[in-house]
Amino acid sequence: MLEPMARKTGSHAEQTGPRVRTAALQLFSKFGYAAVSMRQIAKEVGVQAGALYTYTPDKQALLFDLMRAHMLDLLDAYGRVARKNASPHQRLEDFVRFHIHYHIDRADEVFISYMELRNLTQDHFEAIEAFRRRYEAALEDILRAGQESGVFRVSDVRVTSMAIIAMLTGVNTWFRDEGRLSREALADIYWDMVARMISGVEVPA
Amino acid sequence: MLEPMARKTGSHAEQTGPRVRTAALQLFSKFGYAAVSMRQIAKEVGVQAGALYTYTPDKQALLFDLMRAHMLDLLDAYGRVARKNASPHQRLEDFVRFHIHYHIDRADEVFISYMELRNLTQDHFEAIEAFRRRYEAALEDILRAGQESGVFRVSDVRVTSMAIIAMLTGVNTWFRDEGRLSREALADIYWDMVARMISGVEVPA
DNA sequence: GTCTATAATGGGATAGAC
DNA sequence: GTCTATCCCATTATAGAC
Repeated sequence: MLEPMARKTGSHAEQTGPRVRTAALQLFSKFGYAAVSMRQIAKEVGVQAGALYTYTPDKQALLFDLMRAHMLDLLDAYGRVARKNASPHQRLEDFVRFHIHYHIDRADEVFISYMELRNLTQDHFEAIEAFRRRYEAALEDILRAGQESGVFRVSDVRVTSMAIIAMLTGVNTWFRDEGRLSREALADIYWDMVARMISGVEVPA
Repeated sequence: MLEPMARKTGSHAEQTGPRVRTAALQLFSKFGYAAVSMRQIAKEVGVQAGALYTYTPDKQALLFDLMRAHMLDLLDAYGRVARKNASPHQRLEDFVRFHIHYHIDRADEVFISYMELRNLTQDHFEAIEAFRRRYEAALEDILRAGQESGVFRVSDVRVTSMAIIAMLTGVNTWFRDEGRLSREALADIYWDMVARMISGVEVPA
């Protein structure tokens, strides 16, 4: 160690890269991509604005990387949870519980991935949308399997899958860990609602 | 009419005010509040940027007015549809169909009212949130009435109302009039799902 | 009511020293 | 890898002429 230890400047490559991403994630989520300046991100990280360009070619790439990483993580995490050979009922319950827990823990990433789509360039937008469709398709597969085996009664697989994802993701707008409900109680309630929604039991008019 | 008719400048007070609001609405919805400049709005209206300040004290007030007008319209429109003395089942069906139709027709307003909350000042934010809570409370009242009279079986009124609103509003992200489903077919599907979700019928595990 | 011009500030991104 | 300094351009909002 020939360099002074208390220096304010110097090389911190392995630390600074992730810190830039974390700062951008939090700031974009809180104020919106367009409202956040590179100078703000730099200040949060503790470097000068020019130094950010060591880690990203530009602001747009920073946004895309965050959204892409989120979608890849989501697909990967679900892939490790999904049990393709289980019953449709079990697979759906797994999906519901996975979605709620995964999304609650990643409020910033989820928020950005829904809110900042319009700030992506065309190519980037299409890439993110493709990832999202893969996730939606996973749910549609489960609904179709249940429908075909007669355990679910779903009037429209596509609409039902969009309804389920919207209602589950909506949890992020109001749920707080300090609130009245535990995560487990929350997931139980949502699973009960989803199970009824797709049940084969006839409902009296 | 003493003034020339083809003039580029002059007074158009009654026309320009609404045009400013319409342009702001569309641009904020498409690109986001922070990403839209007063110059862009002015260009869309066909005036110079300075002229906008005849109609709004600043950009923030323009956003707030749009969101406030949307919430007031929503509460007013629902108030005219709601039948307080009908059965909970009927009132819920009315709510579901009203929400879907009303929101599909106002995609820009709905988008802004959900996306731009963070760009409001504290006072403005609280005002909008109060309107939103009134709308949510209307749905909660219906669910509570059905629960108490035994026709609904709802495990948590608050969670169920948030789930229903999220799933209904989610329609706006994907529904297109040129698509596979008519609005009526869409509303039928959603009402079917909601009716099952809150039904008193036991679902087999 | 709208224009032109401008004040005051801040934006993204780059160059070159260290 | 980070800094300082800077380019160039856009921003919101206002002043004063018409």
